[in-house]
Amino acid sequence: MGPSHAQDHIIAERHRREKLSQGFIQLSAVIPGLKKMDKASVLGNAVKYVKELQERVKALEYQTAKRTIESVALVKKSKLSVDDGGSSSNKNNSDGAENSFPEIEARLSDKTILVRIHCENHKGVMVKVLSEIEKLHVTVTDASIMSFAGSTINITVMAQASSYFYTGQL
Amino acid sequence: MGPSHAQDHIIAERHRREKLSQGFIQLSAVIPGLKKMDKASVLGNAVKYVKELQERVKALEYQTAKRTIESVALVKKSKLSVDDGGSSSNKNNSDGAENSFPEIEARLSDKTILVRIHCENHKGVMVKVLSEIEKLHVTVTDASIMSFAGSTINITVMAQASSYFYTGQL
DNA sequence: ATGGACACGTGAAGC
DNA sequence: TGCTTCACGTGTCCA
Repeated sequence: MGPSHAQDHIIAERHRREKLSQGFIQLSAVIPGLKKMDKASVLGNAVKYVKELQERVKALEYQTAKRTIESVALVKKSKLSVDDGGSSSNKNNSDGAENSFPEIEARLSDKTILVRIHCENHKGVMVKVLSEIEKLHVTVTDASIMSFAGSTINITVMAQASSYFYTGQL
Repeated sequence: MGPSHAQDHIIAERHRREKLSQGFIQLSAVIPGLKKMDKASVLGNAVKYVKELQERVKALEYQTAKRTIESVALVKKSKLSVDDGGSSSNKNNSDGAENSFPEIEARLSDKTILVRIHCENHKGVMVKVLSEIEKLHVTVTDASIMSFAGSTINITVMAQASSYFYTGQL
């Protein structure tokens, strides 16, 4: 048994070490904010960073999915709006903001509905709004109303949707 | 020099090896679809997987940002109210890894300010918002915060402006 | 036998 | 000064 084999073993092990040393370098290169260049620290921070990325991806995917539904809700908003367009007539209204109300915005995520209404402060608007919302067979979980500039109010309503909201069937 | 130091050295090195061996195990645990459990393969696949996640996050962030802009555009398009002085405040964060824009809407009537913010639900956002508003030397008269879809919150703040808000002079 | 992968003990270098 | 981290050579196991 010549010593050639032993030397080959040494060289092979040297190659292996060099290879995974470069692996550590490449790994530490893709991890941002790396203070310690320790091998153990690199591995630990790599695990932490991968978990963060996975969580972030999951959150972003969830968000994008919900955003799509929200967009649909936003489009549906024009159907709920009393008036749209009409930019030809009221251009020179210095008194302002009389005919543009009510301004309604709806967001939908899963079964949670967020409705924001900015309109004139008339008597019974809150009751009217809540009764309209009740017709949708949703459960109002939170609602706030703020008087703004005396003549207008800002209503924010949070509600939980039932299956009727989607199917229209009781 | 007793042999205790030499033995301690051996033990220490043993601990170190065990530590980073567990590091390899933990790392390989968070990497899906791992065929080879080689140390070198773990490192290589970790690098590849991290790059994939980073690319995916970047794409998703771009998508969400685009969706957000589209949503805001939709809202602005359907909005007929008097819009004056759209202010967008973007603070410079040291981390620089911030994403997805908050949706900020401000209304001003005489000395009454109505601010509505729809953003991600991070810890301390309410405090941040209120501190930022306080810097404007306004008096917050009413504020409501609603958690929506778990990941986002809807903040509505009503405040009274002081002369500093207009003149910048105390 | 042959090559690849691993853990071990050991000497050296950096705070 | 010790404590830590690293690379090295070596023995061993497995396909």
